[in-house]
Amino acid sequence: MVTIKDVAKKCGFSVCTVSRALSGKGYLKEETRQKIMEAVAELNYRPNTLAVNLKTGRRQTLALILPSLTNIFYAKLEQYMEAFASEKGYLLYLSNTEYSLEKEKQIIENLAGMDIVGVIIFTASGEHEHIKKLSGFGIPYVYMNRYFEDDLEHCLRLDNKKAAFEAVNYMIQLGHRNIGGIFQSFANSSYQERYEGMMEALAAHGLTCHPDNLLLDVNPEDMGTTPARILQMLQQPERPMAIFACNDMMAFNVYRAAYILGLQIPEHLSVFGYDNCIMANFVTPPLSTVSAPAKQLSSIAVDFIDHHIQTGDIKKLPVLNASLVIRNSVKNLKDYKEGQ
Amino acid sequence: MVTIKDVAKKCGFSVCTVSRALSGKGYLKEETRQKIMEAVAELNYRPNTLAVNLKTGRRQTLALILPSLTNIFYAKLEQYMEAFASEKGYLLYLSNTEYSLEKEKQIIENLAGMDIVGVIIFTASGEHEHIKKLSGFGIPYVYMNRYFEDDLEHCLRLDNKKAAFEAVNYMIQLGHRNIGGIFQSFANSSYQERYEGMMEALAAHGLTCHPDNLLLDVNPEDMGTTPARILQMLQQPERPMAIFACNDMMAFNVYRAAYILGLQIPEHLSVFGYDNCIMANFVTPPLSTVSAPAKQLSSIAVDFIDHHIQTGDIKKLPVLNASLVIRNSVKNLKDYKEGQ
DNA sequence: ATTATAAATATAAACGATTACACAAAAGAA
DNA sequence: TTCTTTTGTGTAATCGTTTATATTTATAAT
Repeated sequence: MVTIKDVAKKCGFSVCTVSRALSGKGYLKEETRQKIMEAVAELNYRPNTLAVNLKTGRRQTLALILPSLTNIFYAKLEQYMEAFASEKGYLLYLSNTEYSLEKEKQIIENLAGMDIVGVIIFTASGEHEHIKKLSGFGIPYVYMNRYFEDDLEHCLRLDNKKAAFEAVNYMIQLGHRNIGGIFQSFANSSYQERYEGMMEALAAHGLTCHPDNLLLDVNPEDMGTTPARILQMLQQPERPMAIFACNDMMAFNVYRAAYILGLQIPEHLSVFGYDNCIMANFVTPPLSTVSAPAKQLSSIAVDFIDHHIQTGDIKKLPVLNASLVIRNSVKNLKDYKEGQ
Repeated sequence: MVTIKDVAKKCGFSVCTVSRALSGKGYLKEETRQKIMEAVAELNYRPNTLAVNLKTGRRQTLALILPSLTNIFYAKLEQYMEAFASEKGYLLYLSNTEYSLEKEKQIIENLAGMDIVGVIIFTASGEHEHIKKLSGFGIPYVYMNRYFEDDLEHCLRLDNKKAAFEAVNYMIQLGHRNIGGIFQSFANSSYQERYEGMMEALAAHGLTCHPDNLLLDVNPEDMGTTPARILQMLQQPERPMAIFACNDMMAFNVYRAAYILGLQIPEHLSVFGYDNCIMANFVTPPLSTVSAPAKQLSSIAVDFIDHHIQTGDIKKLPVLNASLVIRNSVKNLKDYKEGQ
C-alpha cells in the first residue's frame, strides 16, 4: 500500500505538508501543491480511510439490517435508505440476516466495534435484547415497523392494524363473507398487528374466520410445506372465497396455488396483499395490496439517527399510516348480484 | 468511546495484557484473565475495528457492486455472495449504483481508500476504465457476466449467446415462427450476446425477425415508455406470437401488456424470459426462462478474489453455461396442430 | 545456593493518517 | 533598520489497537 509517507518522500516535502495539500487547509505555495499533486497522481495514492477515520473520529457509516433482500419490499427500502443516507453524508452498510436470529446477534455484536454510527433494523424476531445493547455502546438505532413496549421510543411504527382492518373491511364492503387469512410468525409484531386488524374488521361485521381458513405461522422461506398448506386450504369444501395475505409474497403463493387448482383470480378467488412490492403490478391480475410509505419510512429513520448523532437527543417517532392500493384481485360481489 | 486503555486502568493491568487476554495469545494467569474479562464486561468494551484493522493490516471486506436490487436476480446473487464471502472470512460491503455510471465511478473511487480488499462488480455500462484502475490500487476485481476484450482475465462470463440460442431454438422447435424480441441497452455486453444468440437461432432455421417485432434499447426503469412500446408491438397486425425477453423483468412487462390487451399466455402469446428470478415461479402462468447458475457464479467470483489476495496470481476464469427452465409460458404448436 | 528455564506482565514502537505547535522566510509597517 | 504580520513548512503528539522486546517473578534443574 502506498502511504502518505511515500508521497512525502517522493516529492521531498513533509508528511504534514502533503496532508495539507490534500485537505486544502492552511497555507501552501501553489508550486508546492502542484508538485505534491503530481506525486500523488504518479503513485496512485489514496488516503487510507481506516487511518483517517481513526484519527478524525469521523465515523460515517450507518448499518441497515434486513431479514431478506429477496422480499422486494426490503430491496425498495434499501434504495431509499441509501439515497437519504448519502444525502446526509453517510455511507450505508447493508446486512442481510436471512431471518436468522443468530446471524442478527452476530452482526450486532460486530457493529459495536466497526465504524458504524447508527443502526436501522428490521428485526426478524421478537427478541430484541441484543439490539437494546447498542445503547450501551452509544450507537443510535431504530426498529422499523416493530412494536416493543419496553423500547417504544426507538420504534418507527406503521399502523399495521389499521391498514389490515381497512383491507379486510374493503373486501367485506364488496360483499365478501368467507374470508381466509395467511400469516407469518407473530414473533414479528407487525404480523400480529395485521392479524388483529383482520379479526377486528371481521368482528365489526359480525363475521368470523373458520380455523381451517386461517393459516398461521407460515414460513415464507419454506418452499415445501407453505404451498402445500395453501393448496390444502383451497381444496376444502368450505374454502374461503377471499384471502387476506400478510404480505405480497404470501399473496403470490396464493396466486400460484390458484393456478395449480385452475381457480381464476378474482372470479373464483379474491386476494389482498400487503407491501405493494413492484411485482404486485406485474402479476395477473394485478394485486390489490397495502402500500407502506417506504420513502417516508426511510426518510424518517435516517433523520432520526442523524438527529440523535448530531444532538444526542431522541426525536419522537411518529406512527405512520399505510394506504390501500386497489387493483384487480378482489371481485366485487355487490355489482355481481345487482348485475344478475 | 471506551478503549482498551480504560479497561487496563479499571483492572490495573497494562494495555498489552488486556490485549492478550482478549486475543488469547501468550502467557496469562487465569486469575488475571478473569479480572480483565470482568472489567471488559462492566465497561461494555468492544475493540475498535478501525484500529485493529489499521494495526494488523487485516482488511476483510469485499465490495459487491450491483446496478440494482429490485431486479431480484441480483438480490439472489447477493445472498450467495454473502454466504461464500463469510465462509472465507470476508465481510461483504454492498453497493447499489442504480444503473448510474457516475455513481459507479464515485463508488470505485472511494473503494480505493476504504478497507476493501476485493471488488465484485456487475457494471451497468460498457465503460470500464474506472474499474481497471483498481489494478493500480492493488485491489483484485472481477466483472460478472461481462465481456471486455481488453480485460478478459477479469471477466467471469456466462455463455449468454448460447443460452439465448437455446431458448429461441426451443420456441422454434415447438412450432413458433413469428418470434419477437425485447432487449435492454447493448452497453451491457451480456444483452448484446443474448441478442446475437436469438438472431443465430432464427437464422439457423431460415427465420428472421420483423423490425417492428424487435424492441431494442428498452429502459427497464422507465415505467412510462417501456409498457407503451410493448403494447404497441402487440397491437400490430403482424404482432409476434412469441417473445424472447432479455430478462425476466421484461417478460413480466409482457405479461402485463398481455393482461391489458386480454391476450392469454401462452394461448395467444408465448413468452420466454432470462434470469429465473423467484417471481418466475409465481406469475401466471409460471415463466419459462434461462437460469444462470447464481450459486456457481458467486462461488467462483469469491474464490477468484480470495485466491488473488492470498497468492497474488490470477486464476483462469471459466465461461459458465446457463440452462433452460421450462415452465408453462410457451405454447406447443406442434401438439396443437396434431391434436386438431 | 546458583543457574537456567518458563511464566506473567510491562514498555514502547509501530499502523497511516491529522493537527497543534513551532519555526523560518518573506512582506509590510514603524 | 527593526519589529510585526503573514505565509510556508516541519516536528511531534495523537487516534486505539497489536506485538516485538524487555523485565520481573516463579519454578525447575544443577
